[in-house]
Amino acid sequence: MKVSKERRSEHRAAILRVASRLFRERGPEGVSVAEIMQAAGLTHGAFYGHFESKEALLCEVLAVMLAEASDQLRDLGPGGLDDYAQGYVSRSHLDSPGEGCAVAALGGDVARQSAAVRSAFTSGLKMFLDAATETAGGCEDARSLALSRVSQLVGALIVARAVRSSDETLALELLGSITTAE
Amino acid sequence: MKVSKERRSEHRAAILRVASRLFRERGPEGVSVAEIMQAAGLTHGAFYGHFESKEALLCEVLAVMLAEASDQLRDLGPGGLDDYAQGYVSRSHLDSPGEGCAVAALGGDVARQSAAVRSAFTSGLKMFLDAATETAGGCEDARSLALSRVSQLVGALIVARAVRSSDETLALELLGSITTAE
DNA sequence: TGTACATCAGTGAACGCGCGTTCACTGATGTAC
DNA sequence: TGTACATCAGTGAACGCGCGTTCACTGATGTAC
Repeated sequence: MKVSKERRSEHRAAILRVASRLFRERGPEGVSVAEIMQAAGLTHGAFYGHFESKEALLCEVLAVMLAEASDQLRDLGPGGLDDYAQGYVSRSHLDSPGEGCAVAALGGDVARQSAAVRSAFTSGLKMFLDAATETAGGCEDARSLALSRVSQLVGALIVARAVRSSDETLALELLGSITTAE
Repeated sequence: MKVSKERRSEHRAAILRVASRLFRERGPEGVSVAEIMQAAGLTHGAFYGHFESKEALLCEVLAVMLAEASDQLRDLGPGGLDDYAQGYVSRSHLDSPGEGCAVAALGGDVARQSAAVRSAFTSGLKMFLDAATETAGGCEDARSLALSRVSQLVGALIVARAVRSSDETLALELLGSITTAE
């Protein structure tokens, strides 16, 4: 049955919201269109009225997540990258990939996705790295420092999440080594 | 038709070898049992004579790859972690995930795999991190330094591979920022 | 050593299943008068 | 403003497909005599 324009846009926003969480929690191949739609309170058939394909949804989700992360980082102001790093290696970030950094949650999958998805990720990441550079502190090689810092954060979180359920101590040690070093 | 014991063990080794490459290239869900067996020169039905399940194969592949990487790192001797890092951020490692580090290629997938797979990965990673600590150099906080260094390498390679086809310059910049910093 | 036969590695058809996507249909929305 | 009707968002059955896994069968291996 038809639905008001307002409801329709609420539905679209709900799909994006739940997809954003589910993709990060389970990976692009670990979630089905039907699951996303069910979590959004709709049936699977309605999906293609909102998005051209599952792949198109992933592109949009990546773009939104990375834009939001860039804005959040920029809002922290000069030197904010250190604050960001502190939250990044926190216990809650380790435990909640569905609400955390898209790069850590989906970065390993992106290389295997279609060109459209890789392109969307790359555009978003550029924005994020620019924001990281701006908030890295005033030194001349801020860009290089920001890039290596982001690499470190992403790597530590990915590896910590991989070992977390088998060896929580090691997971926390990996995250702890970031703030300790440098 | 039956095959000599020698051939049988050659077949098993071939399955492990091609699975090791294909899993790293395409991820655990991106390769089918039939593809692995075809690449090994067999038909899919023979798979279950060698391994209990696809999951069991992944466990064994992870254990083998991480043990080999640990040995290679240890063979570099004291201070070898720096040599290892140099090869790690190389152009050829960026371009050949199928022959490269298992942590970078599969680390992002491990958290979503079964408990058995996560356990196999964790055991292997512990060995690798011990080897990294031994070769990190003589300072007192060698362990912490080794962990943060490995995180940095893994993160940089994962992100560089994600953006590589859309922005090769950025991929190389990410890898370059590792050797530059610190 | 030579032969008869039990073993068992590999084959390929078949299984149930879940996936992404399509589409005829339903009925509320919102527009034209 | 009230009514008749065209529009179109959502529904759910259906599609083709590829997946992991099973299994009856084949025929070479390797053992017992």
